[in-house]
Amino acid sequence: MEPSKPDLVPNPAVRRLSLYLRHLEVMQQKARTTISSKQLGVALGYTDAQVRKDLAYFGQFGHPGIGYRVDDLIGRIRRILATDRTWNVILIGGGNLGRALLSHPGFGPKGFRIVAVFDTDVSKIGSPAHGLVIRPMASAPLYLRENPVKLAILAVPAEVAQHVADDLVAAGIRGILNFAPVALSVPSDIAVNSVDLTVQLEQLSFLVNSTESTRKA
Amino acid sequence: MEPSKPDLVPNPAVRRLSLYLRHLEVMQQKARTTISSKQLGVALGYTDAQVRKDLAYFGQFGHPGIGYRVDDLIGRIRRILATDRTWNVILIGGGNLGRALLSHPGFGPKGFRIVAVFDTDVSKIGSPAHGLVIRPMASAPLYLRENPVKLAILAVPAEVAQHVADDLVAAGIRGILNFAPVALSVPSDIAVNSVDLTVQLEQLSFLVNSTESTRKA
DNA sequence: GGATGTGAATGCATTCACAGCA
DNA sequence: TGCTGTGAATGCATTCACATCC
Repeated sequence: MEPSKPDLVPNPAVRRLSLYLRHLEVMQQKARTTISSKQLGVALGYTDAQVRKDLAYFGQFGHPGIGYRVDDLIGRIRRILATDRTWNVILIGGGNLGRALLSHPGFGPKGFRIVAVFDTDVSKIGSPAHGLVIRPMASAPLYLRENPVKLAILAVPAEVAQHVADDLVAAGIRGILNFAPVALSVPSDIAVNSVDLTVQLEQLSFLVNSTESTRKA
Repeated sequence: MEPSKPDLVPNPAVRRLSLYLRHLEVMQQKARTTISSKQLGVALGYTDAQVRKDLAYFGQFGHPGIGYRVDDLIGRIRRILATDRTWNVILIGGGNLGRALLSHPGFGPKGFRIVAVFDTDVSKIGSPAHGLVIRPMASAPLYLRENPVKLAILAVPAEVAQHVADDLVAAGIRGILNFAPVALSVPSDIAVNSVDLTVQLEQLSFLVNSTESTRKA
């Protein structure tokens, strides 16, 4: 049995784990060997208690009086996030965004490898894209039967996103990173993470507008 | 004085407002005239009480027995999010991601217009990019003095992101959408929204891995 | 009947504060 | 002394439940 699968982990804690890992990797690059919860917190804008509690959900990784050993903590968090292995990922959508994601340099070092690209738009089929060739969406189920992949990135227009998601789930995909501006409906055991770029900008416009108004007061 | 600037709005509520708006715009397209908090909630995966409370933070927009008038609510939320006007945006970074964002069709209809592109990489300067020409980052302060713009999208490597952010803030930028995998440090009256693509995938790998393990049990 | 708006109650997440260890 | 790990306390966000209105 795997060690330490805690009963109840706050969802935000998992998100922060990724950020801790990101900063730890920078510290490792700089040959730092240990780091305290205080230092990690300051670097990312959290309290030291927050950092300790987040980590404590998964085990006892620290050393009183010393802090956390950087190498060790990196390994621990990677195991928790399950990125201590390589995840093959398929990309749906060979448009501008899709191709930008294909050539995104950050995925590889973090353990994610895009192994195939599909598109519903027949005019794109066969085009080369960063070392891969865009395949017809209809061929995805067969591909997934021969090459089991659990993660998919969805970079297609909103109108077809739900339909594509249904097909992916039926073909065995278990997690979807969705860039289409629509709320996908999927079975509860399928993970979905949505990134809507305009929503991000709207949040900023709200915040900037608020501070502007407050300023005059 | 502007009406209804509530004292305390939960941050998550503002995020959901964007999602409500997105769905309302689809409903408007379908010529729906009214919608209830229940229907809106079901479409997005929230409870009806959640929807009503979120909206009630900003005023009384609904009609008992009827629901919310779609056109009206769209206008209200746009005013709240301050997207009832056009926001000019500058883009920093003419790489793959930057150029994909430039050609992103969703921004315009939502009121965001990218008006200039800058890059620190001299080899990119002068290249055409979706109707614009990439300018040297050093020219950004002058540009911003002549064309006041409040929002910036940051699509540069992590190593230069903080430096660029500092320059942008000094030049008057008030909100930053950051795609670099690093926590930006900015004055408290500057809004920052960070999107780290690998963090998104890590969340999925965690979730998928969890459900896989649980399944066998 | 059908829906909103909202105080009260609940449930989560964060922070405090301190015992315990190096 | 310096720092972790953790129960207890606080603070926020969500949900309940109901008075109110069309």
